[in-house]
Amino acid sequence: MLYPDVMPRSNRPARIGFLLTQLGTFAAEAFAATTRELGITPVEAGVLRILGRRLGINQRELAEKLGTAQSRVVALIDNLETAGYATRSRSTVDRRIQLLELTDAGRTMLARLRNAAEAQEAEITDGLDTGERTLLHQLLLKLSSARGLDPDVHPGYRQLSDH
Amino acid sequence: MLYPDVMPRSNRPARIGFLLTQLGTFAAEAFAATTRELGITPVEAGVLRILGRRLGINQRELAEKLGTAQSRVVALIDNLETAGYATRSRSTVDRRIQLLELTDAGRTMLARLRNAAEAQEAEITDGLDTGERTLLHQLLLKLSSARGLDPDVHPGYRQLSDH
DNA sequence: TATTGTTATACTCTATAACTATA
DNA sequence: TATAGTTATAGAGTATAACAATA
Repeated sequence: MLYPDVMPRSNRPARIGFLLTQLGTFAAEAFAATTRELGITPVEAGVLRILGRRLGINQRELAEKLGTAQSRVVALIDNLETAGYATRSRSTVDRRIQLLELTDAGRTMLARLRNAAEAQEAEITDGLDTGERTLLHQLLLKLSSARGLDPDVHPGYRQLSDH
Repeated sequence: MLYPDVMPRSNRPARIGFLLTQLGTFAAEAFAATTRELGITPVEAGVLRILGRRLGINQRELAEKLGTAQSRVVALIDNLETAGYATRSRSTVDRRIQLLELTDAGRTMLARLRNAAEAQEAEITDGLDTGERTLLHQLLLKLSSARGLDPDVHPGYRQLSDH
């Protein structure tokens, strides 16, 4: 055991789980500030990313990927369509299906988001030197892959209170 | 620049910010599952932790520490009081102030939460060897302290955004 | 009858503002 | 007049269920 009973619990250093939650929230908030400046929400940014990677996805598939209800996807796509970033089009093969695509403006926004997120890396890892950053990156990648987490859609979308 | 334009953006490895958000969500979810089993929410667990460390804190101070409105603290303490984990008592010095304390049951719950969270460390860091865990722990501590994050305040299970 | 998408509705979480009781 | 706490209310976000169109 790392911290024997002799050491008061209140003085024990924060655990890895705690630190990951804390720093994850910090990173998420920083990203949210960025998307806010660009006029969209983090969730919408996530949808744009998925649309950019999976061409011709439909709303049911998107809902499944996000782990959310189809009714929520309706509202999400409504917003992105109104903003001019995405389009719906009925499949000619099966007219129940709405095929989703990015517009040119959507692709531009996606590129902006990626640039902003990349620029934010420095801010988030400020306080670490280059070697430490590389090391941290490798450890987090290892952990993420060991957990089987999907680099395409991350679990920030899942409803925590439902479990 | 780490990833030159030659490399397609879609193939670039996930950034540290993304990984922190992803793993932070995973850790928060695991913790939420634990608190659910114990019959409380992650936010309430966070309040118990603060009450356990700062004796005689009042509601305004707690609101400030949580970064939330005083009105929300009212509801939070209502629940913890009903559950028998915390008590309010008017200060005799200034009768506007409600002094908050843990009950014995509250301290017992706090101990249960700490044990459960400690047991969860292994689950969260599965895939890393002992040396890697120590290294990761140190890097995260350094980052958290560089960000000025409060080691007492767990961000709860707020919805984390996507990167 | 089953599936895709939509609408209607309700519930949870949270913040803002008005209010009370003390100072 | 200012402060600590409370209550009232509203808004955002999300889920469930009923419904429409299509298969």
